[in-house]
Amino acid sequence: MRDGLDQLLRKNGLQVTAQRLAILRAVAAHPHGTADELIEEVREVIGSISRQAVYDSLGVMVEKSIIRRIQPAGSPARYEDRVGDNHHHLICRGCAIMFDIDCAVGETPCLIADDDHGFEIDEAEVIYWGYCPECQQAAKNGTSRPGSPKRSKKAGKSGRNMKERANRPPS
Amino acid sequence: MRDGLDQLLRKNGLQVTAQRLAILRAVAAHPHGTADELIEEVREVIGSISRQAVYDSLGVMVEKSIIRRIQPAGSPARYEDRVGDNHHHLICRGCAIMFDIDCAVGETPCLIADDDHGFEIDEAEVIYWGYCPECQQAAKNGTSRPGSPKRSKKAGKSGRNMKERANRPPS
DNA sequence: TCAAATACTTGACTGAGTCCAGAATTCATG
DNA sequence: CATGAATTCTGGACTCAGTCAAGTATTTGA
Repeated sequence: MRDGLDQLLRKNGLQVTAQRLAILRAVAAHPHGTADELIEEVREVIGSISRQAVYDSLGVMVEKSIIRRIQPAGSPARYEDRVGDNHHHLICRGCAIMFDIDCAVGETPCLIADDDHGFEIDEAEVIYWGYCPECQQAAKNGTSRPGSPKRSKKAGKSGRNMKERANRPPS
Repeated sequence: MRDGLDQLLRKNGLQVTAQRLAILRAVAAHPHGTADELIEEVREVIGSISRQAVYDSLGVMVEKSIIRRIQPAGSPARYEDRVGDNHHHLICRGCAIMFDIDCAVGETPCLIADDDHGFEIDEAEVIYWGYCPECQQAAKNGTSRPGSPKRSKKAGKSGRNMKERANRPPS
């Protein structure tokens, strides 16, 4: 369990606390987890922690770019520890499962906009929306596979209906 | 005031009501408006409308692709009537002002992801984040210009702090 | 004109996230 | 190893965007 996480925190001018280490580990172990999922995860390890502490820690860590926050439409914020490589995300409209994908175009080309309106652009956030193979299948034969949002006639494009189990451990 | 909005609704199988027309006009007149802003706008015109009606109408219109919903991180959903041209958005981290920008790469190339995990991708959502000229200026001389989020030491990357006046009518 | 289908209203409710003030830790010093 | 200032954590109330549900009103097609 001796990882360099404490260094990482210290290096960024943050105090090292059991809570923060646990949060950091939870993020690593649980990519694309929501704050609530992380709270649970941390509680299993640490015993107990307040919601506020988790939000605070996640907040400062995002600010220091130790972790990254993703906030897809219709879903609570998610956190991941893959930072600095400008990768993007692929999300299923059906079951909200989420994958990392590398930038389609190359290195960090995404930062070039046609007309930047004088902005100093520091990030291009790209989210691909679609249906995962399983949800495509399910749609074909009318099966609504478990964990897929109810109440959506056709697409479920919107709303608060993407929260069930959006995080099976990836691939 | 005779615009083709009623046709537009009818064509999409939606009933034509005063509320919907007003909402549609509000969206057109107020691009990138939040639901709350639109409610206000509509009330000024129509007299009164329920929140629910606005959410409902916006919902079906999004479903029919009459309008488009954008949900940038840390901001409530915004709506615009520019649909079908796959344009993207440029948002200031400082004051949350938002511009349309055309796709940097071409036609709808954004839909091609490197490894699509078998997904059937139907949309690529691209948001450029940065600082607008005014906020850059303000940062330089320590001025926090009106309408910029408080309580953010450096970036204000997160949180519910992007809500003040995110919508001066664009250019 | 009339009934079925669709839309609107009111009001309570949820879930994610924030604010606040006091208590507890951490860590740089002496 | 004390110690105290700075930082972090706790618990609880609160806010905001959005949803649910049930009853009423409007639209529309026959």
